[in-house]
Amino acid sequence: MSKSEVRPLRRSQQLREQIEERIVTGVYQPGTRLDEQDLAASFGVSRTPVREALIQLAAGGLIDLRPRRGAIIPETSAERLYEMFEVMAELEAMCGRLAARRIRPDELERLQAAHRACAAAHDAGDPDRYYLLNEAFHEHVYTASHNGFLGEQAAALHLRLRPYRRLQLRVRDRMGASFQEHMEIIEAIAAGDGERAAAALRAHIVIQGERFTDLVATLRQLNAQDKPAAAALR
Amino acid sequence: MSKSEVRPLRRSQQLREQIEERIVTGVYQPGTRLDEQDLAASFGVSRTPVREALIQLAAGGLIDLRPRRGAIIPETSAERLYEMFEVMAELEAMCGRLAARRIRPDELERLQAAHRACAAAHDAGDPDRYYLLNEAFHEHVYTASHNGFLGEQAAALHLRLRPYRRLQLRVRDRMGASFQEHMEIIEAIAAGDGERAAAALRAHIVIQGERFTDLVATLRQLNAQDKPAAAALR
DNA sequence: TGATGTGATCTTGTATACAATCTATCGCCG
DNA sequence: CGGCGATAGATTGTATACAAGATCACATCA
Repeated sequence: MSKSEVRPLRRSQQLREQIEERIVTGVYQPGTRLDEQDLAASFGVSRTPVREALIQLAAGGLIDLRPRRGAIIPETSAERLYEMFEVMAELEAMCGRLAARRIRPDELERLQAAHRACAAAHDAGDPDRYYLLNEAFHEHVYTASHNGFLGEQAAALHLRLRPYRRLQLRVRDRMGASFQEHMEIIEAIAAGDGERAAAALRAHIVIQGERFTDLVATLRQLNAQDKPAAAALR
Repeated sequence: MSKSEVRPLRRSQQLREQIEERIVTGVYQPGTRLDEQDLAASFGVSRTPVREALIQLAAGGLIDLRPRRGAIIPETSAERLYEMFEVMAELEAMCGRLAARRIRPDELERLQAAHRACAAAHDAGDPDRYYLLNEAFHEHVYTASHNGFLGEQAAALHLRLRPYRRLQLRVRDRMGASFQEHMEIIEAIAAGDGERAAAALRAHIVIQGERFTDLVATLRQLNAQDKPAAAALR
């Protein structure tokens, strides 16, 4: 929203980010058809940059762009969701394995600082704040892997799973459990134990039977009460 | 090139594929600036679909699209290349691990058929044909993982690494070694041994010290004799 | 002689106009 | 009364026009 455009970022880039945000936060629901003209009008630009933004989103898999049929937000099936989490778990595990071997002292320091920040949010019982700081924690692990490409891929998928990840905090005492798991992850990385770090991060991603079922159940609950899902996600 | 357009594929989609092909096969060299007007003229369309194609390529990381500076093909550093292969190895390993547990009899049959086809090309000493069939072999492994999302990610990265993978066959008796490795992969998958399949696939990707150094060396050799690289890659 | 500033030209980014195709409504026929 | 087809409206895809910024060359000055 800040109009301080010191660096003239490409218009379609900004648009992509804004539309992305609305999809990821659930303002635009799955199944919604995004009308180019409406978007153009609502953002005060012509259709051209809107189209370019949509193409970028389609390339990232966030929307489904079928020829002559327009852009629709795909309804992510439970199966598809499971697949994505399965990959996410492995990418995180890989980051952890590499980080345990490659992390620098200053990076470890920053990771621990991020963990302490999470601790504060946890103690304060503030899930929203915890959610935010959790993102930072994971970002630090990605960086510590010292594989830039891997970090980008992990961050991209992380973003795409954001709505579901957030949802997950609604499950009873997920925050506490998550915090415990972070502890284990840090310890493994600090100890330079790659396999243990990988295992800890893999376990940290919600794909194991119960947790994933919880997630899907919560999702169905939200969908059942048709529209409020957007508000609930925000 | 076939004009049998029964299904009206989007124009920018076709363009993306064609430009992608030229990048991946080395017709357009790293460092090249892709001029929108030139591309439009050479494909006989206006700048609009060309731009849309470029945006897609940029989203996939195949080109670098900087605001007001145009599209340039990034010079992939050895470090970056190593990072990408490191991720590729892990994705392949994951496919193998899952495939060992989930492959169906008919899929295993097809995988073995693909392997036999590779054998024929190997015996005939035809690296070009082997290269092509090798792609099919890996595609079968992706499918057998029964994780559609993973399969897509793996295929996308596979495509992006295509030029280098191809280059690698120039190394002495790489084809023979590759073939041996396929054998081991198939055996592990058929035996349902996920960890062994994962290890075999991880080892199959050229990132280990010597092989990777060979690759980079070959690359430098080609770059040294400036332009012929394109021809050599094709 | 080299560096810096200014202007011309070229390229990208955005808007608008037009063409092609898809959807939906209405009417017709069984 | 229901199903099918044609036409009108709307929406996407492509082309073109115009605006804004970047590059490069040239000239001027130290």
